Amino acid sequence: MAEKISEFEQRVNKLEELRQMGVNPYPNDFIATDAAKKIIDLCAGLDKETLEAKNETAGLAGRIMAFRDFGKASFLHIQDRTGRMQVYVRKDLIGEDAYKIFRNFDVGDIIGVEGKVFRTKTNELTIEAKEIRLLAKSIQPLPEKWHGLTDVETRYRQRYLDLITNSEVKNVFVKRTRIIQLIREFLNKRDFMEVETPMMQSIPGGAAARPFKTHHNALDIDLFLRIAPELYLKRLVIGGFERVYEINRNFRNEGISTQHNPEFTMLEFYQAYATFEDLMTLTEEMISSIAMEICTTLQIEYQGQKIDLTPPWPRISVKDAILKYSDAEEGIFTDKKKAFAFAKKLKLDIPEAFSHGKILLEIFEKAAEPKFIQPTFITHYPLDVSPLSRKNEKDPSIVDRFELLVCGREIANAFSELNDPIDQQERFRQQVLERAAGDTEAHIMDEDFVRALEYGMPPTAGEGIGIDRLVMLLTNSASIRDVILFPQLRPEKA
RNA sequence: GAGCCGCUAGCUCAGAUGGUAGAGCAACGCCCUUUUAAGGCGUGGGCCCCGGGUUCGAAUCCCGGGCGGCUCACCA
Repeated sequence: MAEKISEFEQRVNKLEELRQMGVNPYPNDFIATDAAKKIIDLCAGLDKETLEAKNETAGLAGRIMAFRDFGKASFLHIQDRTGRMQVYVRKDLIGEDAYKIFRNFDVGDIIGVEGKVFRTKTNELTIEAKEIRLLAKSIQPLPEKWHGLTDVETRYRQRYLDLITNSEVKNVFVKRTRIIQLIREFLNKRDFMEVETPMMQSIPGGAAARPFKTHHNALDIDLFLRIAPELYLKRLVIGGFERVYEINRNFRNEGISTQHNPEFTMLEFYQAYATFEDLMTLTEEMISSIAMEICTTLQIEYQGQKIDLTPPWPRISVKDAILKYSDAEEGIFTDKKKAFAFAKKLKLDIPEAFSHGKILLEIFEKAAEPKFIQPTFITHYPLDVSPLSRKNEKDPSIVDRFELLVCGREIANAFSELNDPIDQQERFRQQVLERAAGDTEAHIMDEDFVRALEYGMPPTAGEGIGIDRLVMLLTNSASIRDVILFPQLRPEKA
């Protein structure tokens, strides 16, 4: 007999019935002695008869994912953090009263099971329940077993449902965690030290971006969520921590897209007495070794494109890349007017205030950047778009910097650090002028950082790697939201 | 911010040209002790995203709004 009430109400009623039968629907005294994978591994080589003879027992806890009821017996699948296991429940084995209680269990409930491990007719490893207990009643129905949860909005808003239902989603986040672990291992092995620097800064520096603003009441000052840890990490190099890194969140108050989330995870590391060229080699080693571990191959596929991560990766300067992928003439690199005219030809909308270097960068991004599908180091960026980078010894209009591009996207950004305090101060001044001219992303003067440099920073190279984008690449994820557990969305109710 | 697309039962989806809402799974009742998308018989379930408008009549057409996706612009 069906009632004119929702499934939610039906389950709440079951909760009451269970309580009336003397069952606590939310106990916390069950001890799971085993995990699904442990039992699967343990019994891997054992056939039906051998297993029967061993008389192996197991205790498992997990969520009911499937329920097949035969009246006086039932099959369930339960899922724990390690995998799935079938459970066979017989009325004559657990007893009349227990079976009556068991009939109130639903898909989605968390249960504990103890019993003998055996193989069914179809050879599936199964626990024959001697005891079965409710550990947490679920009063919300789970998505359907066959199609699962596909609605993208629900998947992001109720990520727990996505994780319960979609094992491939769970797998992406397992890989994400593993990738970060591997990065730590890689850097620790090379004598880098992990540190934490301020997320709340009074001068948001280290990148060209718009910050989030907040306020500290007791100090009565405005603070900004950091857009990068760079200037603090370099202060630490000055302090004598010659190899430091930080893996943590940056916040940028900008648009949201498949490649941008307002908060995102960044690795930044600094190595004294190294150059940007050393970091290219290090980057090849780090990313290829991680890819090998995560993907078990260096020939990976990203969104239908075949990518070969086998090092070494080609290196090409911004200038050579522009010359190679457009019909630009040499003149644009020395004559701002020519650069401006060429940018117009590429249908780029360049404001008058743009510096020569900025125009060249725009040209590069439009004409050349999308061409670099295979991993490539783009080197020697224009000086005025790199206010924290060291000038090239031979050509002072460019800096010793590289970006790593894969699939036309920036994965890493690195440079030999500017450690001349006078030069740094001048670069900041230039940024301040650009800000005054309307560039809201230009740097703010950081006097304390300049003072720190005045004490002397060893020659150093530093690099930033966008972890989310690296994870996207290595898990073949199309959107950054697929590699961030809780991506930023508008509130459901405005 | 602009353009395109989507929003119908708990989930996955149908609902030409306007006629008052359907399926599968899930749920509920009965049968069933080796099933695995178990099976059989039966039953209930809907603010059709929200608000206006047109019409005798709107899930459907028009206008406005919300949320999401994709593309573009900005960025990492």
